[in-house]
Amino acid sequence: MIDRDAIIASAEAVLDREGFSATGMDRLIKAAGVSSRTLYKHVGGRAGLILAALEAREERFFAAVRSDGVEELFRSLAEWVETEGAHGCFFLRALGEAGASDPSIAERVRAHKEATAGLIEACVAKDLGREDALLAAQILVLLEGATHAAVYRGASAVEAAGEAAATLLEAARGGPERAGG
Amino acid sequence: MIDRDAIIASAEAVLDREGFSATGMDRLIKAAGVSSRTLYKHVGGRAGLILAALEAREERFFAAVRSDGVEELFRSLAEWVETEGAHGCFFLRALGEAGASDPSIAERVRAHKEATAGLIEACVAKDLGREDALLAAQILVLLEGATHAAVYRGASAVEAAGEAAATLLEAARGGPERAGG
DNA sequence: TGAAAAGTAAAATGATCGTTTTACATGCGG
DNA sequence: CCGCATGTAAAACGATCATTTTACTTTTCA
Repeated sequence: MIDRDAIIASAEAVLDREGFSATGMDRLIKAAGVSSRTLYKHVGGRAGLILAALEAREERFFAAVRSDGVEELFRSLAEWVETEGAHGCFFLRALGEAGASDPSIAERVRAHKEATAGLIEACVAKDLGREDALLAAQILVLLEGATHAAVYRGASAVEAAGEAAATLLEAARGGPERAGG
Repeated sequence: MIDRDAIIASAEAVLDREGFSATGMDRLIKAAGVSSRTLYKHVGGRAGLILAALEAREERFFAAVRSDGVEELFRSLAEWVETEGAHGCFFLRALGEAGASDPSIAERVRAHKEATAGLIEACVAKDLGREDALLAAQILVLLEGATHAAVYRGASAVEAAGEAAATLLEAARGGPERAGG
């Protein structure tokens, strides 16, 4: 009995490394190590495989990053980048390369970005002892920037993002004196 | 006499709006409003057209953003996003969708990211009265993050990035007391 | 004015790609 | 041990796509 999850996991890896539109079915079939007949029987087709790969990535990513603080979040992201490499946000790439023709992909991406925003809000709340939507929005930009700057600057971009986040956090702690009272 | 620049400008717009791999030659030909024969005579082929579109974007982008300060930079970026929309970095998308098979595209992208880093260093130096490579690296992450978060959060992501940059700048001004100094 | 240059429309070409089908092998439960 | 689930290998199919070519018209300018 062939493992559907293994097919999907290999697709997730290849799509991330080589891109969505650049990767044909024959490449995904070869990577899965099964016949085309079997792969189509298990995932339906290209659209189903991509959607399943997005779901697999969602699970794997949220299992890998920590949500118990902003510093911890960026440290775990740096580790992710070092082991997985950086090719830009898997979900935004899916949206741009395959999401135009497939609304269910667009919906997956939207859900991922919403979940990510929630993760960051939780980290900020943990560190600050209160919610801070504006700071969370800024740190979301840092996370998104780290993900994409890491494509050409590697893990050091994630480190820079983590340091920036620490500075913003410090300012938010000591700094209602800066604006508005 | 048909304007080569007009062909390229229309390609830049369509590729940005609809993506590289999702956009076929017939779409680019229709957008240019010329015959396929004429377009091929002017730009050589798909690879030449994409490369020319990248060059056009480089020129247009650096003409649109200000380099006389970090706040000015993010304000002009917000205006860009409001008039042009946000689809992620045009260059990183080109790299992911067309750069694997074309080294000259990869080189263009590298040059763009280098120029962007220089732009940010200049803004930081102007505001700070001195160079600060670490701060510039953090603001680069903010710029990259603004570009990509704007895909799903619009111009407000750029505003958040600008505010974060201002906080980092303030900390860098008042803050050698924070570490090491 | 007349010929070369430059343009259009549309068919043809050849390659690639997602998907299906054909023909056959294997292993497992009743 | 029969029969069906499940698998492989590979050909076939139809669609799409980049590019070229054919046939013809318009523009330009010496």
